Amino acid sequence: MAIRLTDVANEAGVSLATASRVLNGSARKPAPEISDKVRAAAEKLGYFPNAQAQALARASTKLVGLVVRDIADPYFSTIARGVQRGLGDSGTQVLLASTDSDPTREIEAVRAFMSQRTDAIILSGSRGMSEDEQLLRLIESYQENGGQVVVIGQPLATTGGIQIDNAKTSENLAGELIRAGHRSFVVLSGDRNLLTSADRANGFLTKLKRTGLSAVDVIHGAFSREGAYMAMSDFLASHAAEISNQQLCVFCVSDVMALGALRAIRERGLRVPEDIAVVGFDDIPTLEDVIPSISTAHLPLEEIGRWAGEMVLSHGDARKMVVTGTPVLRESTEFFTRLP
Amino acid sequence: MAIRLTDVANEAGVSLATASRVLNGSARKPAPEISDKVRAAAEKLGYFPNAQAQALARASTKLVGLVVRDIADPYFSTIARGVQRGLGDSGTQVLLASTDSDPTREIEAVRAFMSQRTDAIILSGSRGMSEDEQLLRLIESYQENGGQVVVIGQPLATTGGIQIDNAKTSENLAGELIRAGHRSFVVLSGDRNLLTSADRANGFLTKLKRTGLSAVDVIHGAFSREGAYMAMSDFLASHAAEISNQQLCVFCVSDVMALGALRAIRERGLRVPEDIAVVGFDDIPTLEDVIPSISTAHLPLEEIGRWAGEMVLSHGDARKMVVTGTPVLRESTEFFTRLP
DNA sequence: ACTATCGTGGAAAGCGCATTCCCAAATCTG
DNA sequence: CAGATTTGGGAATGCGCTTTCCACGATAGT
Repeated sequence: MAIRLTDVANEAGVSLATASRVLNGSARKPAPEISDKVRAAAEKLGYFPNAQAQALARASTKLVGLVVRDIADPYFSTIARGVQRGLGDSGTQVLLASTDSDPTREIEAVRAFMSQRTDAIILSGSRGMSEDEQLLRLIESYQENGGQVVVIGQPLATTGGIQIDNAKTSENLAGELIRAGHRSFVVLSGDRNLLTSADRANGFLTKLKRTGLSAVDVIHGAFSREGAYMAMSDFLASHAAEISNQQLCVFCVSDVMALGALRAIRERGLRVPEDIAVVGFDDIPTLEDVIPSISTAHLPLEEIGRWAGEMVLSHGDARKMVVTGTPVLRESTEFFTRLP
Repeated sequence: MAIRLTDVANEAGVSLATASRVLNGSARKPAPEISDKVRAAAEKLGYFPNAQAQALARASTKLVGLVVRDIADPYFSTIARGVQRGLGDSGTQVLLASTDSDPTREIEAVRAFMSQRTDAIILSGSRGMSEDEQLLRLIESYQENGGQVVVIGQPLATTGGIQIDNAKTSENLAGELIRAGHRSFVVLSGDRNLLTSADRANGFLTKLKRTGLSAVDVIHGAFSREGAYMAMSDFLASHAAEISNQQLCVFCVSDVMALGALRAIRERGLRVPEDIAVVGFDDIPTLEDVIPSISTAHLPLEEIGRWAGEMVLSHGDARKMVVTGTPVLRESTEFFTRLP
């Protein structure tokens, strides 16, 4: 059906081997005269190398798998863009998989990527991991077969990646908030078994404790806008007293959750930050358009993705790097003293 | 290196053919007893079919290419999520390419997908197209070789896809705004050669003309948040008079642009909608978190993506469908009469 | 009872390409 | 100028798998 290299070789009157050498970066360069003939034939026939066949003959696919929790989430889509940028014009293609936070689907995605023999897998939206024996084994066997694994978040023992120091970042963030005057905190955390979520919440609490404070409450919701909205609504409904007494500061373990919480707060007729302050985590681009501007811990999301992409290209040195977020206090946490 | 089907066959004491028949959906089902033996061997060895080899031997890759302008743009990332949902658990993998609005990169992406022998290509962020001879030819040759093309936006003559009736949607939107009381409009359009942008702007203007109105001004900026921000800033600086005389209504050809415009307006110290009203187009999820709520034309973005995915699966009937957006007036276009 | 049919597993032929190996011609060396 | 060496094209092999095509034994038909 499609034009094969053989066809091109015939058309050019050379052998298959020569055609291959001309059209694909081989070490051996045929004579210019012959090369031109081959290239002309390829052009004329509209030849496209069959990537599958090439992958089979060589032993590399120029494919990298990217698994995220939800590609429509700005956090992940920004990282995804970074990955693409990092891969640049290396000719490497990105295979995308969304897991919807479902561990099963995550495993399926990795299996699929292993089947595709991707040169690397970038794991971005992973959960606890350390617990997930099955995934761990899968990854090990992938690595044994020469696959590279880059984890964004909490790199595994055996993998390289970009570690985000969630705990420390949260501590710093808490520190800044305290310095700004806040004393009454509520932590809005995500799923308990999501390591990212837990680390952020714990880091925050650690700092509070170390300063002699403690959280008014720690509440849990799904690690999503909706989850936060519901959790926050519940909280507001049952804690009217605390809220009218003091300016509470709600730390949400992600910006997306902060936005959900914000909505709940507004629906309740409360003002941010006058009645209740809100902080997020990640600094997703979406925040640019939200009023009041949301305080958060800035993570260089796109860069992180780019680094991951570059790591994949520099095949081999599976370095680890650590990123610590930067607290950014904006309008949503302006401190107001309550009159007694 | 990796376990091959041959290894599994040996381990199970059967032939390669039998192993293949057991492990991959063949028409012929070997005896249960033998099947179990093979499956056990595969499990024991940790066998993964080599997708490249399979693709070569069969003539299908179970791969679909998705090309978008920018995966970090909520418009595209929402569609991308839809596509994944539409593909469901069909085992089809998505190959992602971002073009950054560069026609060259778009062509490269399509070439890459052709090389990968993707079963289908979903073109989402395309531009004029009709003009781009090169892309057009590429696509035709892809189709001749059995590739399926689904275009989101403005389907080509030869392709199926989901057409978004931008013009009509804009007309309806303009109608609603007029009904709400607005009379002074400014159209903030994107790149002139972007069909989507032009259609939306023209549809809007058509409706105005048909109602006996005309736009105060039509301005152009890059089809992005930044582009709109700059264009709007310029406009505000040079049209102070018009603005203080009446409540202008700025129609932006996309929500993303509307957000950029909104920022420019706010930086100028103007209020929305009291001083100036703003309308977008698309109804991206981001709008949920913006205050004031932004009026727009709602497009079922995720559904559109899902339909595209489903079209790919139902290989063959390259249907076309037409989607017309629904005007949604929210706070950003509340009408205020100016005292004389 | 003997042939026609079916069901099953195995051998072998590709799928499209990269690459090793071989050989002829060209270039170099002294 | 003869022999040693390099250069460059072509034939052939194999990557891992699917899929005819065969051969063989079992079953059915008359």
